[in-house]
Amino acid sequence: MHPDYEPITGRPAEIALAARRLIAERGFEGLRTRDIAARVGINVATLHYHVPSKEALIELVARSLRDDFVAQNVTRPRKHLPALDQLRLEFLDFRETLVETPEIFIVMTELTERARRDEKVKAVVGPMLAFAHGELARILALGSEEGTFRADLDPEAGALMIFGTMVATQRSPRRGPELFDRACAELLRSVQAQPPESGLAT
Amino acid sequence: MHPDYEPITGRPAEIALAARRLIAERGFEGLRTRDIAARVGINVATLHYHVPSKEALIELVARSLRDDFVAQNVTRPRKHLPALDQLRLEFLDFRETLVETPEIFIVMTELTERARRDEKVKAVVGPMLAFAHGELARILALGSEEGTFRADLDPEAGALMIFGTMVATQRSPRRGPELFDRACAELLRSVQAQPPESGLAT
DNA sequence: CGACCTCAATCAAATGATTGATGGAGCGTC
DNA sequence: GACGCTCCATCAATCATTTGATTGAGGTCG
Repeated sequence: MHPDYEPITGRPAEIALAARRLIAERGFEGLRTRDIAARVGINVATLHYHVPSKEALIELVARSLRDDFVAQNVTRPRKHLPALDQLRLEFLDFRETLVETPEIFIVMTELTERARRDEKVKAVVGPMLAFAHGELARILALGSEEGTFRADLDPEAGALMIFGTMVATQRSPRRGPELFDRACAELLRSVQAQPPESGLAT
Repeated sequence: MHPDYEPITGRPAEIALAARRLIAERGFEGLRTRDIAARVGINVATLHYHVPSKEALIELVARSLRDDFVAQNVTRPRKHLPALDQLRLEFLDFRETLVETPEIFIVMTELTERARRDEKVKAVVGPMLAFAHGELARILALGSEEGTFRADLDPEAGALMIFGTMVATQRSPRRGPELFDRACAELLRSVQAQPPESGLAT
């Protein structure tokens, strides 16, 4: 039914990895089949043996990225945790990927742009984004129920806000873990319900 | 000193406009000098007469975008308004550009990506982003001072949050004015200080 | 042998850029 | 006004490379 649901292995996986790095370095604009083959250490013809066309190659990259995405989202027995903790864990996940494999975000951004004009890519990228977005919305809705987060929080809009902020920290000229942490802290303050009366200031 | 500070006019302006539309449609990846020339209605050689190389062309596009950006940011006698009103006006500006010339955002995104690898583009795009970011931070800081916005608001992080959210509404699969408005409403709730005690709920 | 994988060589199309020539507007001189 | 001159803008034709893809000939391992 969905043959593309099996994880990518072997040569195709090597090709996808090399392609991802090249995309991160030069964007789709500068992506050349020859360069990919060279980086894998194989002949161009061999590359075409495994991946019929450049279009298919880009789809392969998208699926390879999805593999990573799925891998990170399987082992997470956290739905029973309080919303605040779940949100913090989301931030941690993001932060980890951010410092360990920043290439993933660059490629993801490029793919998201490309999805605008490429249906095949959209079919792979769209559900990923929708899932991430949905998870955030779910956490926010849960937090509102708990009373931890604001009661007037719009889960959908809030999810968009969180996601957008995470991406923006990436794109910012002064990006880096420090800025990311400040943004996360600000997000937490933004969604949390204020403590009834802590101490009266001013 | 800075010859590129004069606004673009004449043929170069026509070329930049055509290029922008093509970039919005196909991205840098699919940008061809021939196509641009054809859309302007001139010969490829004529295009190269006005713009020496493709690299210079992309820089031209960046400067053309900056012209628009500057044009929108000159006539704004609003620094005396309350922070909340200023922020609302920022949202309105964004919304207007969003519905009237959505192409601008697509091209801006592409350029921001490209700025990562192209110093010339970065030199044009960087200051624009910094300015927009700075304006938002200024408004947030003002609002905190006024007491309209939260006292614990981090202006830098908040600006990033607002900017990121605006961009995210663009990229979202269900993008559109309706989602944008919801996001803006959520942002306002996020930064505003809560009214001391409205009426006790629950 | 046959399935799977690899490569050197080559192709055809696409693509950024150049060349050499043409027409016209402005301008001073006769 | 006519002539010659220069600059600007334009174009048809062409070039040199790049680039995605193919071909046909192995090679390895069970």
